[in-house]
Amino acid sequence: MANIHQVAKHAGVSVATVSRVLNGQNSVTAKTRIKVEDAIKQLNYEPSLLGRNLRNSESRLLLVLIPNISNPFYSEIINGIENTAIDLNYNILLCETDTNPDRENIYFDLVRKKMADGIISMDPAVNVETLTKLGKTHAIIQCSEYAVDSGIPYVTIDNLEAAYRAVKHLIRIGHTRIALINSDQKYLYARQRQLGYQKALEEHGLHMDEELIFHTQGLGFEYGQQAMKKVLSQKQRPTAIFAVSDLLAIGALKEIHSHSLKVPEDIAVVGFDKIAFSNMTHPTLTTVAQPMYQMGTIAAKMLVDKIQGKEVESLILDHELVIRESTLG
Amino acid sequence: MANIHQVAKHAGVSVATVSRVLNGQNSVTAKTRIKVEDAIKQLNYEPSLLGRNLRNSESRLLLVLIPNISNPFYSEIINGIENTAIDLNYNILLCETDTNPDRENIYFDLVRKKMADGIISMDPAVNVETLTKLGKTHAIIQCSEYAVDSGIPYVTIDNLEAAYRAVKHLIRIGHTRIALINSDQKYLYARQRQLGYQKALEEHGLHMDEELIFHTQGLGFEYGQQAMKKVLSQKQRPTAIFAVSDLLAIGALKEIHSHSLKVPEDIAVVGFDKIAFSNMTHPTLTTVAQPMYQMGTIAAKMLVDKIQGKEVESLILDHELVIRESTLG
DNA sequence: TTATATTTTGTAATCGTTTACAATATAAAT
DNA sequence: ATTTATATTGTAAACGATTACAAAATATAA
Repeated sequence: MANIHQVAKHAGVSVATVSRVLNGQNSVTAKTRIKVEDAIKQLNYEPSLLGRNLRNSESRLLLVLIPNISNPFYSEIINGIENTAIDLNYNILLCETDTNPDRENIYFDLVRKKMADGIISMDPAVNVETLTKLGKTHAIIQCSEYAVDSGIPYVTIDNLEAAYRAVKHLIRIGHTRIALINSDQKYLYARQRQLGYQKALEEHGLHMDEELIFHTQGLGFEYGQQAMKKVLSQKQRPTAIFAVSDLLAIGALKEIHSHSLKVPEDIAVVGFDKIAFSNMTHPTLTTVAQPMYQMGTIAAKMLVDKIQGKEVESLILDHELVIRESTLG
Repeated sequence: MANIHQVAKHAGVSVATVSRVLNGQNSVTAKTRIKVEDAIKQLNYEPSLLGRNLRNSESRLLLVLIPNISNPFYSEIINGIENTAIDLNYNILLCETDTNPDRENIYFDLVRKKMADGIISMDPAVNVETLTKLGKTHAIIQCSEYAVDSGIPYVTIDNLEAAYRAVKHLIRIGHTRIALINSDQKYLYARQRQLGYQKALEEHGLHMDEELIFHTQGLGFEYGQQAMKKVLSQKQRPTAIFAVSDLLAIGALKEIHSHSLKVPEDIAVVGFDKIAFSNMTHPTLTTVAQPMYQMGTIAAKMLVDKIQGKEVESLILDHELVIRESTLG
């Protein structure tokens, strides 16, 4: 493989001139530019990003931290991140933590060691202390889940309000006994959504029954099934379910079906996220739409701004309740 | 940020010695090692991968090329790739082509320009000519979809046999009028699966009705719905569907439901891939399980071998027909 | 103790760029 | 034609590591 020196020699110019041609600087005569371009073509030269990046002290890589790539919620955000990154001439390093602190540390090292210029963290289980410390010296953005006091800018939605509206919808169509399938309260979003649930109940003078609140170990389908099993074993069955993720809701749906109950006739179900699957189930799922793609584009934009030393402001995006078959009638 | 020279000065040794400590070489006295380690700690030094990678002429990055991250089929493969990559001290650059040739070229440039050490291509729409040419000078592995004559090693399953078994299963449980929902024949896997479909029919003396073969523009849910709409508009309705992806099958399922038909009583459905979601539908989906995670680990292993100059052999992995509710009874 | 073998350390080149700054070539002004 | 201003090119020093090879320090043998 040819390097810039060989190109320079072949074209009869200096490396500086080759570099200028490479970077499209205009202080090069048409004649020499052509000489250089010819040499590049003849030698099949490709400039090495390793050399360039070292010299420029940048990697042009954005580290994207997610708990699990199989969760479709993240897929759509990543979509947005990647498209924006490409436009800004960056690429993304995808990093799955699997909620494993060792993994997390490997990835943080990438930015400490200059192999990534910044981080978009979407892992709710991230070690906030480490993240906060790293945020003092490196560009970091939190996306979706965040830690308020970390001083790290974030982009997210108003989880409390979103949950509030979802539950209010259930109340409006006549439900009074509404179960909550929530994940672990150690996550901020879980606490916020639970507060929204409570606010809606209180506002309508409904008693909040602790027996109707279920906590899962995760956001996946199987946890939804498990939780729903418990729900259905209650003496006085609720008539509606609010689950904090679509996958939980879909698991609940499945469990309800297997008890030969009907949705929404016997039990209404509301999910959260509006992942693509939420429209593929039978019945289709009422859910809170998060602007995932947009969240991704904004997070990427914020991160690049941060990398370039600009000030960036945290942002709370709009959500929307999408009413579909699972709460109809 | 400190660099190796400052550490050396602070520790009163040469940069070579610092480097030796960094790389765990044993030719360093315990006393000096401690001096160096202290200096590293005091200066908060982190070795720059930019410098190291340039010197070593490697990036330790694997480029993973997929059409679309939102397809869960790829998520599980990526899982396998990433876990293996980490173990081998590599990281993955995730690249979505969106079946856009410009995108593809941006990504290929990353490897041409040394920012990635190799490629795992999973994009069926990849430009085979470009890939073949690039494969002559760079480490590339094809995963799942492949081009036989590219000379590029691949890991995949026997698509013909898998489709053959799926259709044979439908025949065994009594179906004679079986529709095929296939994607575009320009893809090798689509041709192979269609051959398997034909083989099963022929073997059982069933007439292959061209009217029962439907081609879609993609593998997603909505294409399954569309195709199923056409299927159901036929005068003589088929009693079973074989779709070449789970998402297509799930789209078909949805459309069947919306016509108030029952699966499997009125129409049986078989999908392909065994994505996680295939178990969440109602009814659960009979499907061909591809060993996606394993395919990922193997592809990653092959790629790293290739990067290290070893010979690698293409591999065809086992598949398995998973019979579930959508073909029961 | 001295000569020799072995281990530990240091010097300096190298990986492949970019870019101040200096030097040269060209254009404009007198 | 000479001076001055401007545009183009070249030289060499970074960026931050690794590693032959040389040199120095230590261990072993006589």
